[in-house]
Amino acid sequence: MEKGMDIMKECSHTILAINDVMDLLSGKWKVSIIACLCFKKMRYSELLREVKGISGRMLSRELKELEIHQLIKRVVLETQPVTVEYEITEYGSTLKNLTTTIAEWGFSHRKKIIGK
Amino acid sequence: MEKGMDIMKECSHTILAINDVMDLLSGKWKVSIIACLCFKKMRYSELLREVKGISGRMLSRELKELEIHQLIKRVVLETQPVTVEYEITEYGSTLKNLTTTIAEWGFSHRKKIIGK
DNA sequence: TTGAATAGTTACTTTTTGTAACTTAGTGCC
DNA sequence: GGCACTAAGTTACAAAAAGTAACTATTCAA
Repeated sequence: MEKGMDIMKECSHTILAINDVMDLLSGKWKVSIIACLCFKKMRYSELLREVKGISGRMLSRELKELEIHQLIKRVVLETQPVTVEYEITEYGSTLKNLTTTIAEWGFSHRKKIIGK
Repeated sequence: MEKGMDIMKECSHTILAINDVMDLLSGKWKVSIIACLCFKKMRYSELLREVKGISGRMLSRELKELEIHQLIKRVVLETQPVTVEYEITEYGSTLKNLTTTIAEWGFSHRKKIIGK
């Protein structure tokens, strides 16, 4: 066996795993939405305000995809008028560590760029 | 001050930080490329093989963008014929923890989906 | 001299995002 | 009753990003 064999095998596996995640969280909004819902359940309009820059069109698409993948849950409340709450599922909340890690790098990057 | 104030402030900041990262790592290939180069420096053709599914066009674009953001370095070796090596920069290597976290979630997700 | 590898680029197509206006229903205001 | 506003989306159209596949220039090896 060659020297570089193990590391390249590990690398290939890592890339596969990352690709799986990137497919699930494709697009630049999903991670933000999940991070939001890890804080607390939110309504459509709250998410629209909270996830700065997202449009209604993209928000509703992303929410649908995340729901299909069972990372979030859509709950219709029979209030007058009806309101809709989105909340993270148990499985979705296993992504909390991931979103936190991304956010942390973002914080220190911001400090580095903007100069504290 | 209201109860939800702190959490929503924290949430907003988190979303901002995540958006910064997503802008830098936009597209579904950049994280994989960085993860690869965190293992070892690689040549264009190696990356093409390693990052499964990527096309030459996308690879060269992504590499350019990552270089502009100083996350990777392009090194031309004066071999015959010339070869080009891409390597992670010191700053880029601060993303290692992030790529590892993503890959780890991917591994356990794969286990869950494919059933071990 | 034919073929393969290296490091890309180019032209063209498809998919994804973004923009902005529109929808349907309920509420408060005057 | 009429008007404006919120909620939770949807629709049509335009712009940007990504994918596909073929092509380039150079070099080495059979």
